[in-house]
Amino acid sequence: MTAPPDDLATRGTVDAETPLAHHPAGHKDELRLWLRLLATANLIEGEVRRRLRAAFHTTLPRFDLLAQLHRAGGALTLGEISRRMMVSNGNITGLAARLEAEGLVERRVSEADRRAQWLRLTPKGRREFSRQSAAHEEWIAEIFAGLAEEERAALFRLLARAKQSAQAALAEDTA
Amino acid sequence: MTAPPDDLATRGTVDAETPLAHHPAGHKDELRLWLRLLATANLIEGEVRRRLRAAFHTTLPRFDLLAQLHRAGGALTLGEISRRMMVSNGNITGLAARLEAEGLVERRVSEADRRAQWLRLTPKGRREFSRQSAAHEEWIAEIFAGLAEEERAALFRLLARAKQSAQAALAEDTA
DNA sequence: GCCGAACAGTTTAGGCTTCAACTATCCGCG
DNA sequence: CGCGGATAGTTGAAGCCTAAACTGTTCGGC
Repeated sequence: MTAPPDDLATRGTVDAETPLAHHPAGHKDELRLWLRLLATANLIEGEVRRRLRAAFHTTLPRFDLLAQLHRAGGALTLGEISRRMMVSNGNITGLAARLEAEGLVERRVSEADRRAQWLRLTPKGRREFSRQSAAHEEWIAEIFAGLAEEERAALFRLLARAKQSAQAALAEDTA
Repeated sequence: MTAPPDDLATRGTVDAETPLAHHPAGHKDELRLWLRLLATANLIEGEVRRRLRAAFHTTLPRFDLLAQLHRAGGALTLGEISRRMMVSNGNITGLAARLEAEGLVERRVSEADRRAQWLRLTPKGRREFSRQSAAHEEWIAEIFAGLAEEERAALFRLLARAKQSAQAALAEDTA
């Protein structure tokens, strides 16, 4: 357990010489907020992954992809799916391949644009997703059952604000 | 395996004054809340990953492990790190190996318990983490800059409630 | 003293994810 | 027409992550 406390580089990194900033040492709150947001999301996500695996031998990305097709109500191109899931292109290639191998989705090359491929649920895929989706909704409800409705509403609203704030920072970064 | 479908409405959350916009077992609100929580966390996490890579050629898990060692102020065993980071054991094996190969951490077999290994920052590791940590804190502050202080406080509190609720659901699941 | 349970860490197999380089196709414009 | 830039998707390398099986060590009880 014992180790010499270092104190070489650890102190004096930030708060030593900030020239008249508004909050000289004031970014710790944001950090704690972020760590808690991350921990909460990871906790829930991990549990959902475990249950998807235990109950249906599937994974969250697979479930997500089926959900996108279900929500779209028809076929989507791989590119459109990757945009909606906010993941890379190459990611969808492998994911779609696995789902196709399981017989849950079908692929067809677009006739209008021979670069593109349409993906859609098979009947089996629809059945599977239907079962998974119902269970998933129950799990989520269970996980958030400890919050009162007004707490959930407030959290929902604040998350929108946080997302908005983050997107602003992202845009600024790219600019 | 699935819980009885009731019991949520009986907690006095929904039935008080639902403006009949939903089905009897309408868990859609919780689902939307979860999707937004996940999207927000993923958005920010992705941006942090990109910046860590661009600015320091490193990754979030590496940074996290260094942060754990820094926060502990000394050496930690691999098992203790895996508990604090809430990831699996085998995960830390590889992560620690990569950080050791980069000269950022040092390993030593415990003398008291020859199964265990102590991990601690090297001087180089301390220097690196110090630089990364300062930038990281700035990024997070920037990302949450769009929220007023009272919004951040409210969000912080509600996330604690959500985490608590999720943990209760988890515990019930294992029981 | 010994045995079995618990524990620390490693390994393996499989999956997810990104980035970057690549192929094939499309489309606008000269 | 034909060329060059954009676009759709694939591939490969690298890393992250888990669950499960495994090795070696410790420790409590008999």
